[in-house]
Amino acid sequence: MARTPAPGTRETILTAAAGLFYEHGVRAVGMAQVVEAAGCGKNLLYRHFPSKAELAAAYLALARRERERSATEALRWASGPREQLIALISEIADIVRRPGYRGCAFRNYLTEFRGEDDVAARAAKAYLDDTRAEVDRLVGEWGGDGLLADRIWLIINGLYAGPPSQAGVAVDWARELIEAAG
Amino acid sequence: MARTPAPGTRETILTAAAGLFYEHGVRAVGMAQVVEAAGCGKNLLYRHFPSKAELAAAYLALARRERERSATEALRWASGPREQLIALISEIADIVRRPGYRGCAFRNYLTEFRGEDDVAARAAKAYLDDTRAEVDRLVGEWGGDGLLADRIWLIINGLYAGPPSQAGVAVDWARELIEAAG
DNA sequence: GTCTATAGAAGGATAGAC
DNA sequence: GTCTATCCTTCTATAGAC
Repeated sequence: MARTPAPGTRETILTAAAGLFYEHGVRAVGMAQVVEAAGCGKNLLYRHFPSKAELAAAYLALARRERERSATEALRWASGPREQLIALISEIADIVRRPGYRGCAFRNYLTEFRGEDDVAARAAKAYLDDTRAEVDRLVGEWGGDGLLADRIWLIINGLYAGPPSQAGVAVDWARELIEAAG
Repeated sequence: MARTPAPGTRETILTAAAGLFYEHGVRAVGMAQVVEAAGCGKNLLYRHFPSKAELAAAYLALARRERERSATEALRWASGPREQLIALISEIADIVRRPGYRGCAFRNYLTEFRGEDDVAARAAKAYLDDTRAEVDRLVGEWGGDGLLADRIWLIINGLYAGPPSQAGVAVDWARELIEAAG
């Protein structure tokens, strides 16, 4: 019998790549570094991910799964749409304050590969569009208008871009806005 | 006789490099592309800019000069600090709405070279720190508190990151905040 | 022995630097 | 233009599990 393939190899490689891509940027990290960090051979890497572009796309897909898991968890104890919106924003603030925070993975990718339209870039844009749509939906569910949704989205964008020390300001402001509009 | 050096060569090269760096990113653009766009020889490029890192630093220095010229011009007809703050923000909004807008050059560089600490990265950080300090100064000049300055900075960060369609929302909101605090 | 894994060299393109 | 280094990718050689 042949040697049985190690289970979870794809996840190991993807986790290693995701860590490097997020920390240093996709362009800054070479495939050799990914191989070294994953502790596997180049053959295995290219077996699971035929190209760096597909590895980058898988990285963003993983980042999206993690974000959705984290957001779902945060919205678990929020009763109504207003509480959910506040919970979503303070969950983002928690991420921004986390040590090792390097910005939003999707916005970072679109900055690194601006103007390109590969699979990963479309995935990044789709995530941002979907998140924006979810903000619109939550605001609309309790009768908030488009202006409020725009302002919330502005705060979210500023929250991702700004220094962690400003995360509290963003959360408090969003809560104030949302409660005042009720 | 030796050929007399063409005047303005450095500016020509830097302008070409700046356009490419801003549009596609510093990492995405090779020195060969810069040479081709500038229409000069490679040795001339390296005579004026000994390395790509120094060319990138010069690009950010040029971007800063342009921003300061543009901001000074915008603040020309603003009478007090509150009007100046509003003028500053709507000047940023004008840039965001301009076709070919690709984000803030300094924030983009820090995203592309995150974690690095070369001359260009320090210049980018210095620009952001100085701009933030100017916001603090303008807010403080008419008795605004730190919270208002934080919120203005949040709006500015969101303005740079967000879609151009939201620029008007940011300006109107900032104006509302500033006038209400008076 | 057979299959899969890793390690490393090779190929081809492109990068920065002179 | 050239030189060297590095990047992504492929391929070869070898070791290890079945």
